Amino acid sequence: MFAEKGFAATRLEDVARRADVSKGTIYVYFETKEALFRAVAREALGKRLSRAGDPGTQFDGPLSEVLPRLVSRFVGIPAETRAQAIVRMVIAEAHNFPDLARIWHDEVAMPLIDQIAGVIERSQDLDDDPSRDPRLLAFSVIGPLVMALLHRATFNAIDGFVPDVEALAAQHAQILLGGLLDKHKRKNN
Amino acid sequence: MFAEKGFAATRLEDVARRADVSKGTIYVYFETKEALFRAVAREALGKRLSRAGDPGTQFDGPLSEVLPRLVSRFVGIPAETRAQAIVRMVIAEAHNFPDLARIWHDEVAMPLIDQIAGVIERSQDLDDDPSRDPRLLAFSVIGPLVMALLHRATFNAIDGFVPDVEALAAQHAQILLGGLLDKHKRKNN
Amino acid sequence: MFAEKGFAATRLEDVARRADVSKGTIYVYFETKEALFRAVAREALGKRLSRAGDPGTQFDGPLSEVLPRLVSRFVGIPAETRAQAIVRMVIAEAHNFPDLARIWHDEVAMPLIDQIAGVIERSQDLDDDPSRDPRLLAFSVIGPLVMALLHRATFNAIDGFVPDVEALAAQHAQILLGGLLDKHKRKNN
Amino acid sequence: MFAEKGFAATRLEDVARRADVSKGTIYVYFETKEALFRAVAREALGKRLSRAGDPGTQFDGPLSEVLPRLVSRFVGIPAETRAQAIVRMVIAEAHNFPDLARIWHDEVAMPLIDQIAGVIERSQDLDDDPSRDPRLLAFSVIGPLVMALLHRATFNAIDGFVPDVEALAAQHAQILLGGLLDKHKRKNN
DNA sequence: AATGAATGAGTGTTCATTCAT
DNA sequence: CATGAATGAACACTCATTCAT
Repeated sequence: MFAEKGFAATRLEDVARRADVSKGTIYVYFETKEALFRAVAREALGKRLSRAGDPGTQFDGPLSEVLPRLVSRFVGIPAETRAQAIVRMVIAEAHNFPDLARIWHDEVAMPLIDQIAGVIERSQDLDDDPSRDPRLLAFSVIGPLVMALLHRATFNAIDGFVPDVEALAAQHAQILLGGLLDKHKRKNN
Repeated sequence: MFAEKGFAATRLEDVARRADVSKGTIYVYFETKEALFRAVAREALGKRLSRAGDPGTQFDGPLSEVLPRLVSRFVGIPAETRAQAIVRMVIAEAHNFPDLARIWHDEVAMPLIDQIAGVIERSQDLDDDPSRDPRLLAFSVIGPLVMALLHRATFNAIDGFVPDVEALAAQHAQILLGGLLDKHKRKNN
Repeated sequence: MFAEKGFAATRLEDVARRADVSKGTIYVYFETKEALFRAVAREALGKRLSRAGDPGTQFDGPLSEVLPRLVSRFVGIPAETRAQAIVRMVIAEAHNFPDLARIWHDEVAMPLIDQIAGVIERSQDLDDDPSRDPRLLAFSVIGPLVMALLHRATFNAIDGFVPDVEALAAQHAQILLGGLLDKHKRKNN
Repeated sequence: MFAEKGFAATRLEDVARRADVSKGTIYVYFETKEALFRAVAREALGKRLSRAGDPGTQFDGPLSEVLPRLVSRFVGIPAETRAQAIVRMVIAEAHNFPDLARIWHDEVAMPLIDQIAGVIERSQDLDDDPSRDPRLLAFSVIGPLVMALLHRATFNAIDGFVPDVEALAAQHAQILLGGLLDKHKRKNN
């Protein structure tokens, strides 16, 4: 509910009703509404951690194999509305809860970015252009999918354009491969 | 303030203080807090409209010239914190204010996406791969920049990684160009 | 704890913790918080009864011997913080618990006052001034000591003046003796 | 109401009703219930200050004239229930509000005690017994009247013995005079 | 038009009380 | 008998909203 309506707009009474307990029961387990929110946010986040912090090794290999696998990780996610909502919640409440922003930054966003940057860097068949910032490369890789995810989350309730994330992943991976291997191939030519 | 703290967490008393008027004065001009929010959101959004709805013609030309120009439009934006905050606000409140989502979708998001899709489609030197969805191409083009924008907006308050949007724009445009012109070039080879 | 913090400010959870039982256990023995309070107050009060209701006979004798003994009964009391706190509790809660006020009045306050009044009345060497109310005499006798007791109880927690009750008792008894035997002595002169 | 029912047992809704304002109005003027209580306690106390802190000069003169005047100051007080209730409140809440105890100690209790001690000390016709603590003398002087005041306040609600404070003041002053001037007179004899 | 004092419905929080185990 | 998890009525406190001036 926090993810759906935001922290302030979520009433504990509704939370209690949805949890099928009384309002008082919440306070048996959480000191304040904020404490509950932090716990929820942390837990929701924790479930993401496992995926975001995946050992990069399983992604090592030629870029042409690794890249599609990287982007396709986002394909399954939009199916579960939960993840969309959590990302939205973090974006919405980051300013009001800087410590949560910190955790999300340190334990979700940056690990994900660095993992992708690492995978690409380790990829052997890539021409090493030292001018390229590997972290910005990560933005190039997952940015479109993140944007699509947020597009869905934002316009969920209304009738509008719904990007086909699977198609996007395939198409984007292909373009990226072309771009990243571009010079390399031309060199070989 | 709505953009910074969200609708619910923004108190009219604070708004009044910042506007150097009394709380009562707000009600001289706006029926309710929600009416004020809608007005603010619409106006903030309206300022974006002009740019987003730009006639695509000025972007026509060879992709190698047009693409860098498209992505570089995002370079100036993060400088003004306002735009970041507005995007964040829309994402945060879209669920609670579907009509705003509607407006943002119809008058900002889709025009921007379609404009970019159009520019690319009209680009002569692109090999026409009919399997490619032009709208998804737009995601590929601006997704990384949108993601960088949101990264900044979200982790604004904390000390963390700050993507260099200008470098990202340049680098991403180059990669995209490579990818999009890939087959074409090889054909020419 | 009731004596320290008052009825309303005392939480049963704290009582339970201090008694090393669970909150629920209290309700095995007492119907309500009020019932517990009454029981506690009655018992604390009961322990005082024995002394307050002492047969006055043991105090009979010449006033010069009896008076110091009467006031010195208060000397030992302030040592035990409990008694101070109980008096404070009665004063604090008398309004909210009239029945406790009743009991305290009938079984503690008045017996004590009447005992002292009786002792003084029976004292042979006192000139019988019929205009003197014996009960008011009791106030004259123990008032200063009661005040000292309450002074201690009230300003217990802060760093302030602490009356030396023993010195007060001795000094006050001496003054009273002078005053009560005044005419008598002058007569004898 | 705080004086009558204590801090915790006083509901702001009742306070509001008695003040003929809404609950919210209280919060226009006071941050919290505690702030309201402190303000009330301070003000109630402030009204006493003028009397307690009276310049002692007006009481200077022969003890036989000054003493009756000192004790008779308490005669008027019990008539107004307010003062009784305030003293009761202080005794009841001193533990929960140490800072109020501090103020009451510094600005009411001790000034009163020291004033009386000073008056007696300055009194010329008193034999100077250096062994006597002047502050304890103050207890001897006003203790009975304080006790009578509290007796009334405590057993206000029930039907019991009501000390005649006026008679007590007269009688106690007379006894004290006898006791304090005792040796002196005998010397002169 | 602008104010700011007053409002009261709404919400977070407390805590005496219950009861299945 | 003892527990502690659960309760919900009660209460402190907030804040959008009103309105006389």
